[in-house]
Amino acid sequence: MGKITGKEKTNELPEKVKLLYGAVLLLFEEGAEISDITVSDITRRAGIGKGTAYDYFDSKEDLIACSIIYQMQQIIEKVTVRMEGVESFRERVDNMLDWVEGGFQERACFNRFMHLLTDQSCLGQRIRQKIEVKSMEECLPMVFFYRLAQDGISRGEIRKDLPLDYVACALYSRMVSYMTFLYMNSLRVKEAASIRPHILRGILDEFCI
Amino acid sequence: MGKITGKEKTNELPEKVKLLYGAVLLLFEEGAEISDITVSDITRRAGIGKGTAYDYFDSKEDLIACSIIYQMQQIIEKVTVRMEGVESFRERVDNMLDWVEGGFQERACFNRFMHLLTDQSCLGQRIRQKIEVKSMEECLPMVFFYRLAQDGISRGEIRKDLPLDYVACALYSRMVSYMTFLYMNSLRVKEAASIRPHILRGILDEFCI
Amino acid sequence: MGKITGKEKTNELPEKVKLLYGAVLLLFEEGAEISDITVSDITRRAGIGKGTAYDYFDSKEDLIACSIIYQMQQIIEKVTVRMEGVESFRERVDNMLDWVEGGFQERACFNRFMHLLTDQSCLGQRIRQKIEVKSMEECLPMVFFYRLAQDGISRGEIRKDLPLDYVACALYSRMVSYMTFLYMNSLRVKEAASIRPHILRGILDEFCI
Amino acid sequence: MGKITGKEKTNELPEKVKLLYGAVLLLFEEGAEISDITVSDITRRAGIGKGTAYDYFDSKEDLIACSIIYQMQQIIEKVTVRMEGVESFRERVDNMLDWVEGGFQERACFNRFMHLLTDQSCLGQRIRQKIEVKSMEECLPMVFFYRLAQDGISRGEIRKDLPLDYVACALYSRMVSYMTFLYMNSLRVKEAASIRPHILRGILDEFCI
DNA sequence: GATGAATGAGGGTTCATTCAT
DNA sequence: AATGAATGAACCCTCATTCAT
Repeated sequence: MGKITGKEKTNELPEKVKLLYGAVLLLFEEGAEISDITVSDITRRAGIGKGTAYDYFDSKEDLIACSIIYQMQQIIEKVTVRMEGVESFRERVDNMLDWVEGGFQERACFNRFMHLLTDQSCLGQRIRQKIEVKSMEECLPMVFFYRLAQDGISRGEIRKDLPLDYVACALYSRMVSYMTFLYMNSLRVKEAASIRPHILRGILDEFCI
Repeated sequence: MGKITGKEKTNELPEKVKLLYGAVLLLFEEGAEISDITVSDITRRAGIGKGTAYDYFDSKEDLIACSIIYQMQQIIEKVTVRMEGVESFRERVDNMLDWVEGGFQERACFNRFMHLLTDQSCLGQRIRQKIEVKSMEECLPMVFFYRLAQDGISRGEIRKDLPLDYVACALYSRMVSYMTFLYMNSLRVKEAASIRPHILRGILDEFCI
Repeated sequence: MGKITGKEKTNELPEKVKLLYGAVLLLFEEGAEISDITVSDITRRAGIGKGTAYDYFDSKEDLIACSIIYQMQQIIEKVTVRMEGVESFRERVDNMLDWVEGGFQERACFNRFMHLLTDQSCLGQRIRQKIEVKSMEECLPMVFFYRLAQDGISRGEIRKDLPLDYVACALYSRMVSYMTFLYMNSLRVKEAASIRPHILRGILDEFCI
Repeated sequence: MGKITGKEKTNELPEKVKLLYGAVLLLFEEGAEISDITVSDITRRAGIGKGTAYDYFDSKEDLIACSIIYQMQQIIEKVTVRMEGVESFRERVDNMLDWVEGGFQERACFNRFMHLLTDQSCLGQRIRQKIEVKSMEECLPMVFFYRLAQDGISRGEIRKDLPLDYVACALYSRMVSYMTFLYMNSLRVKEAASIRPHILRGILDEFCI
């Protein structure tokens, strides 16, 4: 049987694979650290046999990598849809910050994904490889920010003298840092949420006409 | 013999502990992922017996946590000294970006530290605990950015209507995002370095008078 | 898969567990000391993988504890059946002394069990706990002696003015001391077997009408 | 330097060796299991360096073996002296039972010694060897019971038709079983102390004229 | 296809013993 | 003589992966 590659559409996913993906997500929610998750953990949550996981994936790394990529695609898609109902750049940024504050579960998955993109783990390499090789940029948050920036520019809301790359990166870094502050407060920031207005204002001041 | 707490000054560190710290740093440089590093790896690099590591540390986690905290303290101290020779806020930010571009080894350590501050691993918890309990904020990069912001404000270079917390956080997030782009290029930013002038300009535009 | 508790009947024991129990008994026969037995020793003798032992037991202590309890249950059961074919109290005691002299292997297990009931080891605690908690008195030799005493009293062979507790304890202590003399001769008793008639006579004189 | 053999008289023992012996006894009192005691435990309690223990003993086993033998000699000597002030056999037995009930610390050491005489451990072998080879029967409890029996016979208090060996063994086994019941009550004997009068009566009935 | 019992390599940790000071 | 830092063999236990059913 052909193995899962991570490129499957939701409706192409076998039932068991969906169960596995759900189990991984559940473990993330519960605060499990990726390197501590075992195959038994996953299959037990999924309610299926351990061997079955190996019918669909070559290794634990593959299973988790595909699971994370799938989740990220879902997240990006969801946020994109959400944005489509919003008109102005300003409101979109505001909406994005709402999302960051709201989705604990998605933040947990997002945070792990961000780490994997810059770590040296076997799993991180696998994920970067999959993204690279299989043109699955859809799972990359940057794609979303490029769209956000592009839209803002074409609608005339964003200054045209800034390179698209920089605007996208800057939006992305603002979001990531806000998310990080929300994620943990050991960084000595008294109240993470109190800096939100400044983040919003900073973005508008720098990029908007 | 008392165990190492992580609060020791460099000249108070036993010879073997220095060797262990050096070995951990070496492994980071070589790209080893933290959760994959074994005690045997470390002591082999350090050229000492495996049991010796346990004479100084209670566990592998303790050893790596202390090692990282030590490295971060060294990095912060080094960058702080480096800043002292520089006058204006603008030049300091520039200088900091130089540092980010220059030090591969330090970036490797810094990146791992950043992940640990927001992950769910046993080691991450240990590190946050150590920082919390033993008032070792000196190892936290945020401390550096608070100083940078404070200095800029008291020298009249930074707008006084922005809260200190926000300025420090914003400087920090700019630095981290630049570092992230340098660290890996899977985010689809063609040339990370090309966005540097924009990062600098963005900082100056937002915060300077 | 549920772990073994030690309460299983013989025919409920999985094949691998029987192999493990057999291996422990074999090691006892070979004179291995309990605290020196390793999990590798046991699984090697059992001819199964090391990890398999942990599929059935939570720890080495659990494995050995269950194994010993099982052996003791078997021994008590065997001796009990043996007694059932014997009529008088006198012949039963004689028969018991025969058994003590005969079974080297069972004596080895019995001796270890007796030590565990009064030592301070982790394994000893585990065994006492298991016996206490799970109403598995069946493995306790005292149970056998209570029955022996009770039967003797109800058949009118034993004096009725002695408390049951004392009779059972006294029978037990006679048996243990004979066993101890047989087990080792460092106590400076020239020929352990030569005292057997006196032990039998002492018992009959004290308890029988 | 010549190593300690275990035959030294108290006044011949080097100061450090006395400290080591005291530390081992202390650990017994605290309920430590012999196989769990480490050399570090002992030397830490003794307040001396770890290497020093190896100046006096060849191995950990030697150290503990000598320590136990020494303690047992002290105990036997002490009980013997105690008996000398008592006239009749009956009172001596009573006195012995008092001693059994009273000395928790000595009972702890005695119990361990009894186990070692019949176990298969490296330490047990060492102890039996030392006793065998170096004619140090003085540490054996049986010696005491031989004396007790002998005295009783020569004073005309004990029946002369019983072999000395049996009387000594019987006295010994009565004492050990009482001690065992006191040591732990998991054997399902409601109140160990309640059987004391029966033990005393049993002894007097069987052996006394 | 699906399962989960079985495996065994590999990791963290302990501790008896040594030896330079 | 006395020390205790250093060592590394050996142990318990985990878990990714396989394969017979």
